[in-house]
Amino acid sequence: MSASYYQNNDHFLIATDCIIFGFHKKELHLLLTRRPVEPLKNEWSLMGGFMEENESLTQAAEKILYRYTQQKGIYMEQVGAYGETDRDCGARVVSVAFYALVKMESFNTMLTQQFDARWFNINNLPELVFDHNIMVNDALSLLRYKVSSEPIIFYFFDGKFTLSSLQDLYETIFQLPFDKRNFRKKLASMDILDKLAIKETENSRRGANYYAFNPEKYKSFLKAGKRFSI
Amino acid sequence: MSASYYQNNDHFLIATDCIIFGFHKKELHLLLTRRPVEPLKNEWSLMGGFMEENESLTQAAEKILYRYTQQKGIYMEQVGAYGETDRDCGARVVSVAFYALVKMESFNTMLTQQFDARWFNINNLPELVFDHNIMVNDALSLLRYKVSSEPIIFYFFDGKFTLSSLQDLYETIFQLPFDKRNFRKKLASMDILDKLAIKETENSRRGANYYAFNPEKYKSFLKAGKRFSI
DNA sequence: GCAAAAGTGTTGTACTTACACCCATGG
DNA sequence: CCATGGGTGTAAGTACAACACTTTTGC
Repeated sequence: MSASYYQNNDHFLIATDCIIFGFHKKELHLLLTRRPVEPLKNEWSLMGGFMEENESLTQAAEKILYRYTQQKGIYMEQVGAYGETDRDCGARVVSVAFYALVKMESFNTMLTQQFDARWFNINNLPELVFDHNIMVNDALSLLRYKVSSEPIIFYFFDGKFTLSSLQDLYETIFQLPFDKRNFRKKLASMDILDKLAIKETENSRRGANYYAFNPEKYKSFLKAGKRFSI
Repeated sequence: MSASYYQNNDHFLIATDCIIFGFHKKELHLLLTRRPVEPLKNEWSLMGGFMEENESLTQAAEKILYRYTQQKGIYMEQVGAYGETDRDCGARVVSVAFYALVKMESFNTMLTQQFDARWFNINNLPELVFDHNIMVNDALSLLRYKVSSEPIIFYFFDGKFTLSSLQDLYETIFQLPFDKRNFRKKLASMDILDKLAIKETENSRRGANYYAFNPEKYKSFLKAGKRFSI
């Protein structure tokens, strides 16, 4: 009885596709790969793969992320499920999209070669297979909402950042200029960053102070009833 | 080659579960049903069902909605995909949750009997099967975001509403009191409602004016670069 | 005439925006 | 000494929050 209630129904392939964001040279980038199989072989595509019986959706996405980045503990969030009957012209596949924020500076360039992958400027994306362009747009909308209401922006950096680079990152995500003084005022008012004793000297003669996100300060900030907001 | 790329992978049951919200007597309600099959037979559950080969995720959800409400054109939005391996103790099932806003006043009460369904006050929900309580919480978070940034609140009403009932609805969704004058001022400032020539006289001797959402006015409002916000 | 919900403006406060100059340093 | 990006404060305007009384009418 119970078994037939379940098993008399159709079964489907389930894929996870990852929208991998990185920040480099004042621009937001997306990691894409050439699709290795027919149909649409060699077309640009998100990093994806099929879910297996013994793993959760999240684990399936983490598997993909690890395969293409060799990094663990990457920040990741579900975008949504895509289930049009004809979305994948090779078979009936339901795909669940996730976006991920990776530290592009510490990225292994060997991997991009190995997988025929490439970083694209978000403003200059090629046409992608299936509904992947839609997934990217949805991911970007969600990212915009999240980076302005939660302190996830710091996942783009490897522990330290300058205020100018942080501002550049927000500007490229929103495609809008921010006022430098107002931006710094807002960050200072939240008091969730540590000013480090070191400076970044690559981009200016004077040198820019490095900062780091302080999770303890952020906890106190939340306890005081405040909300992150940029 | 291509066929085996797809078909050598695991296949899964996919369900859609619907979080059906309604508004009645100043309270937000949720339509629940007693699960008709083992395991957990007779426990309270969201309205759900399996996706079939020839339908999209959205269509599968619309099918469920229609089955339990007999209404078409219901406002619906995806909440997300739930894919823990043990989330359904009867089988491996990935479920995609959708929330829906229905006009509870025009609801066919025969249907609730037929499906062993019942409306529950959102503040007094029973324990639900599987991860359905989590889905409800996620749906509520999303609903709160959406009703404050898009004019979807009006889907709770059958074309007309009083400003007091609209305020009551926002208050029950956010579980917060709103200031009556500020609330009305905000709505008036957007100029997206029509004041109807009729009054609601059930809840007061004086009678409260009915209003209706005007999509044309809303279009102009958007064109002027403004954004809905409550 | 009174109870019960509908309807209506003003003022202070907090937040957001706009804006321009000096600083430190490497070359 | 100069070119380059780093760093800083104030004033005006806007949006939000707080608040109390009059109106209508069925009973």
